Amino acid sequence: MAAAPKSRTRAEQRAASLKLILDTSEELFSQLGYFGVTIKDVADKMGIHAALIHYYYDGKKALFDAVFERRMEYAVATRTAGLDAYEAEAGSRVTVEGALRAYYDQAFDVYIKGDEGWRNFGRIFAQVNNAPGYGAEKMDFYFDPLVLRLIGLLKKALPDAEEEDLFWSFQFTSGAYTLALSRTGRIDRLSGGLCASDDFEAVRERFVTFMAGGFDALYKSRKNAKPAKAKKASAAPKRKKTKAG
Amino acid sequence: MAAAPKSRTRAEQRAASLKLILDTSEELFSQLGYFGVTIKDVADKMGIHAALIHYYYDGKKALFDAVFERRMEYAVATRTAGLDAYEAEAGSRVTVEGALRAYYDQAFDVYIKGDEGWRNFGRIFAQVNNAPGYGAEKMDFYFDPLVLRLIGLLKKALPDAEEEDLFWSFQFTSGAYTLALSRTGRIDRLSGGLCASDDFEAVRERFVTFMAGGFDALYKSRKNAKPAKAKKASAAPKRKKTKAG
DNA sequence: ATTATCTATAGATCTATAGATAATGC
DNA sequence: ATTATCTATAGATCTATAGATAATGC
Repeated sequence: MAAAPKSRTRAEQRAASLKLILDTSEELFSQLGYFGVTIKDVADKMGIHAALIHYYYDGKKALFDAVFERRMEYAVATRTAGLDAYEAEAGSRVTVEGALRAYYDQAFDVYIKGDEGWRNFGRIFAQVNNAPGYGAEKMDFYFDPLVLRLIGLLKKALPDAEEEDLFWSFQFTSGAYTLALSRTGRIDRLSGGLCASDDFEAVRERFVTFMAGGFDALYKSRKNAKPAKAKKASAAPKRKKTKAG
Repeated sequence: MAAAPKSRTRAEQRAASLKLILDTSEELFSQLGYFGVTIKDVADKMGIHAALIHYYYDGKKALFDAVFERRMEYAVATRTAGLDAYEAEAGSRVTVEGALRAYYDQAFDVYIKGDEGWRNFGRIFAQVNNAPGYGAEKMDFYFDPLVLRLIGLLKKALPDAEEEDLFWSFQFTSGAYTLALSRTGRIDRLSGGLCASDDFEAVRERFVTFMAGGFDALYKSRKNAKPAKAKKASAAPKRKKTKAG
């Protein structure tokens, strides 16, 4: 990759270098995380000199952000489109499963049909979503509006649900999604090869069914605990106080 | 902390230093991960010289392993006890919710009642469980036997369930658990302060209900899809081929 | 003339070890 | 005498920049 092949226009050359830098760092970051990768690792893997990466990106943080943001716009657009379509189609007849499907089935498509780069990005996404502090702002910035839209739909599907329950249920769903994107290989070993963590089709086939069942079960358990009467701030779970972190 | 306070026996002094080293690195690792922390960071935070850490631990990897393993024995014992008790109590009348409760309610207790160190450990556990490659062996070694026992119970509760579905359902559950341990603060911001990711009581109050609902829903969707007849390797999800990682 | 890439290097860390010093223990 | 802790330091990286070289573009 060192020697510039054939004759390319500068714009092409630049674009190719940028893409290769992003692809390579995406792969390395996905395996070892932000702190586990040095700019030199990326340059060495590409066969170029580290100084070139500094020429294009202003330091490691900027490189990581560029890797992350390259795919974010599309990821957000995908979910937005899913929600738009579902809202138009369902009108006021929203269901938990329908809303979750609108949000997540689109999401898995990218990892099924996309290239290896997307799957690498999935691991980075999982790192960021799972890390306290680091990168959290990005997650908030890009996804909060979408998630709040999804929660809005879920409220329509379960109008008398406790709001806390919806948020916690979403967090459970998000955690399951995150581990799926990590593809740690654990399920492969645990199941003796019956399941493969790279098998996103298997995940998509089951994910929303499982989560919708979870939302419903939590919802129903509340209704049963509280005889009719609907809403009421009852039984507020005692908040724990912790020395931050 | 530098100057040795009062007179302490050597054994005490050694134990105190070891504990402080482990506690301090646990806290730092929990925030920044393995690669985000240097031995010098730990030493500086403790107010000792980095050489002392090398005196006790043979390098950073050994330190990290020590941090991780310090709490593992107890974590495993806790779950083992939960499963033992449930098996004795339920006999052949095993339910999904019962089995999950035996496994997870114990697990959350430690994070509710334990000290800040346990909650820091939880974040490290989440990192390891969520990372492809790194530390995976440890997870397999310590937890696979327990998880397989849990899966065995779930098979009793749902005797004609597809095995893949049980493994995937467990993975979803494990992912939700992992994100809960990370306490990223995202749910706090998303919910406008209604929920707090430090609030493990709120998690425990909802977790098993949600997951049991998920297991059941996936199980039922299969039964409905296949009229009677029970098991059958039908509809094997096409395995995806990926260039490894 | 401008842009892409490389060479060389300064300055900052980091890990790990050897060896000195200061305590405790018998 | 033994153990805990510190000082000093070698050797290896890493980040980031200045400045040289080699291409493309008008």
